[in-house]
Amino acid sequence: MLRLSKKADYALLALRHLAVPGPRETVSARELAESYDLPPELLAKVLQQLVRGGLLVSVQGIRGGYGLAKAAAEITVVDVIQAIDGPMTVTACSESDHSCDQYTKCNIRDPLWKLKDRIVSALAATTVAELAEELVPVPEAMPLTLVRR
Amino acid sequence: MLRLSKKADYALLALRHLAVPGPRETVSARELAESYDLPPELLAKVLQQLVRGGLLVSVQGIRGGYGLAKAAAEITVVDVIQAIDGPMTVTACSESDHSCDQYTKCNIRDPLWKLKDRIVSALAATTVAELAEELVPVPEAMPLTLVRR
DNA sequence: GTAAACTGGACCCGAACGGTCGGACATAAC
DNA sequence: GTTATGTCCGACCGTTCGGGTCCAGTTTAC
Repeated sequence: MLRLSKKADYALLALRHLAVPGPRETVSARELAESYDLPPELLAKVLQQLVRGGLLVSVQGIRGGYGLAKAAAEITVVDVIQAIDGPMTVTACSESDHSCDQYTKCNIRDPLWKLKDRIVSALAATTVAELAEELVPVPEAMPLTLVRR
Repeated sequence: MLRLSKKADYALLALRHLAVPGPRETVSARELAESYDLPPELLAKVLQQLVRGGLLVSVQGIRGGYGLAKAAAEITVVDVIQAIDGPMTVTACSESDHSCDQYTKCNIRDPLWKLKDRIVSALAATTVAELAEELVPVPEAMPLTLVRR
């Protein structure tokens, strides 16, 4: 359905939070999880993947946490998605991977690859800094009230 | 991973085939399945969904089959995806459906919705007719060697 | 009447995603 | 230096859902 995964959602959420200047430079995984009401361990995993992808830096120890590895304007949405879900592929087969059974008979590869490129361009044109420009404030010490959606 | 479903792939494949002028006006599901080496029953279901979506017309009976319901230039890639997988949504929640637990705290909805619009535009700008313009011929004699079945 | 085609429903299976657990490690207090 | 604490890190598990199958019913040409 062309939907991005929840992990990618969480990643964007966290990066957006870190892009907004706050009191401290690093934010712990638990803080982030509590701020947005996300499963802490899963978010932690996502953050680790972002570190491996070079988008975040982690600080261990008792005052540790995560911070942006580079300027928010340098991080695009494609970077995030690829760090989480691997290379962006709209179709099962790509230029480098022909692993679909209908490869020889497929008649729509080339146009779909062009479409993919256009989608990637759209995603690459949006940076985390732009996400942070939105008016929505970061949820501060919002007490866990009854958030009945 | 932002990938389109296999059913959508099959749908595009079939529509592309039907968009290319052939000897007959209607093509049976089995013919299509054999031409592209697809599971016949699944393809049949996909074709039925396309009929329900108004993209194909079906002819019952022993000489029956499927044909385009309108000109290939009038059918866009979004139409196909939506006929198969339902409304296009990049995020779990949309303007009309707030069913995600973090709705109130989410800070990236609006920018992501804008992104979705850009993607949809890209998909809407490509028609089945354009897919059919590609040089790849419809498979019939299979010049390429062994065909694993 | 029979064969060939579409229609529609129920059903199964496996991979991938969301989610969870225990251990390793670095910092800070004493 | 030792301990305690709070963090990151990697392996593990359950569940959902898309892909795929089967079958009974209906329609139409020959």
